[in-house]
Amino acid sequence: MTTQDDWIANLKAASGDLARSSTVTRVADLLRQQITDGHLVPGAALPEKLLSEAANVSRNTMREAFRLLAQEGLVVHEFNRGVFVRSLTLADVADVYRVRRILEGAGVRNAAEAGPEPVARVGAVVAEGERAAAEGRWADVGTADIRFHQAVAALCGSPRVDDMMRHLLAELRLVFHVMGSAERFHGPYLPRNRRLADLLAAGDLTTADQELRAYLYDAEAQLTAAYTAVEPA
Amino acid sequence: MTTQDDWIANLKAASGDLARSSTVTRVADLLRQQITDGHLVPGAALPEKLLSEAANVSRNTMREAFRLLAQEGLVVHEFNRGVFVRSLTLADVADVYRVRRILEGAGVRNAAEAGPEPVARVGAVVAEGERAAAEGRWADVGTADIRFHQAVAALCGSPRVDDMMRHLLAELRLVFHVMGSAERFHGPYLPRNRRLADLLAAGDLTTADQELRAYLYDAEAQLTAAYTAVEPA
DNA sequence: GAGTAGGGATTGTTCAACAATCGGGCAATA
DNA sequence: TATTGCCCGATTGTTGAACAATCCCTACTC
Repeated sequence: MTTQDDWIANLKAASGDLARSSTVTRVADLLRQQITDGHLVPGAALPEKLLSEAANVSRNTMREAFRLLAQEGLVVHEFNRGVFVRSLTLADVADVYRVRRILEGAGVRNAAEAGPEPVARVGAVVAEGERAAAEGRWADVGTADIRFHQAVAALCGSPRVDDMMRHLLAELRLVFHVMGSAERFHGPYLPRNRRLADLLAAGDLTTADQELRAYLYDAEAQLTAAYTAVEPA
Repeated sequence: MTTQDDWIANLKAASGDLARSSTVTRVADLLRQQITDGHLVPGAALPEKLLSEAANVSRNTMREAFRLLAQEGLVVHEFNRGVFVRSLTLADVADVYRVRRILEGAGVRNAAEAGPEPVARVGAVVAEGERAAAEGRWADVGTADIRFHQAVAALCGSPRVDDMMRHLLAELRLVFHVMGSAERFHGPYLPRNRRLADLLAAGDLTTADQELRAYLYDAEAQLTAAYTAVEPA
């Protein structure tokens, strides 16, 4: 019975991907890729006619895709003016880190109630980052760093918090690409990730909470400094 | 020069309201009103043809309005099946309160850094609720209760947190209307709002934090009990 | 009663058209 | 020169119709 249920569960999980067709979704995926990869710089205009013809879809379909991306905060829609790649102000960066301190802090303080598996996941992600660093795969170090913070927030055990973190980190990626070589930015934080994971595994949540706070304040300061150098406004 | 800059600043603030037209926005406002007022029960289907003809707009326009409402979590869009008024599960209710504890708790703990004005706003909203209760305006008591919690979360000083709270409370409104007489639900919490506001004004944030936690757990329990009685699934 | 083939209704997507608006250039004026 | 007013091309906002794809219900078969 368990094996049979597993078949069903697997099918159910796969069916989500199958039914997920929808041209709008696919177009949105394409644009999202272009944006998060940094091929579309913040502030760039996205003319509907040009893009719809390039993607071989109708203008209306492209418009619906725009709505999806606007929902995710990757683009902004200005009435009668068009759609533009989102450009974060310094106030935005400060606010993102403010919310990150709240959500990741809540995750750390909830680590005991969250149980052992989510805590283990945090450690696993750090190990993955260390492995990538040892092998010089700097891009993977960056994604591991992002996944680390997602794993910390996931300690809240809340789907909505997971959603919010995904959005916040997507917004930050907009900033990362403005300053060159995003990889070098994540590297120095690996030891601190390790220390946090160890503190969590040991159950010393008070120290972990303080550590994380300082961590995020430092990261914000560094990012802000690098960002002001490029984006004066 | 300062006065001249003030003129400009005022114009700039007002200009946002002027350009805010857009048929899509207006249609979305209409539907949002119908949903939050409870005229559209959760789970109800929203056929595009019917609604677009009723609102005298094109089907495409109605679709874009749907995307906006889906972004706010008021409706869900199922591929090839249509749009339905969002129906919250018990797990959703639990998660909403989980996040509320995180955000409102962060607000309370941040009250000192937030400064006096946001704290004063919390007290003002409570006073407004008490006035409404004294005059028997129960509907206003409900809205004052909601605004109270928004004011508490606003102590974070974060636009993004404000956004999240607005979304969470909008989701909760979907639940309120399922159980009859939402007014009676908010009334008993007025004294606790008052106590919390006083604790905040006095600067006793530790007690306020504990109080708020217990508060939200109680509210969740009561709402969950009332909700299971109506919505077994 | 369970499974299965219609068939009507709804959604997904496209296309073409027109009104409304924006942005830039150009000329007129002081 | 700087400002104002105006025009024009380009882009967006919105509409209506059309067709394919899909879902859901019903009637039919065994």
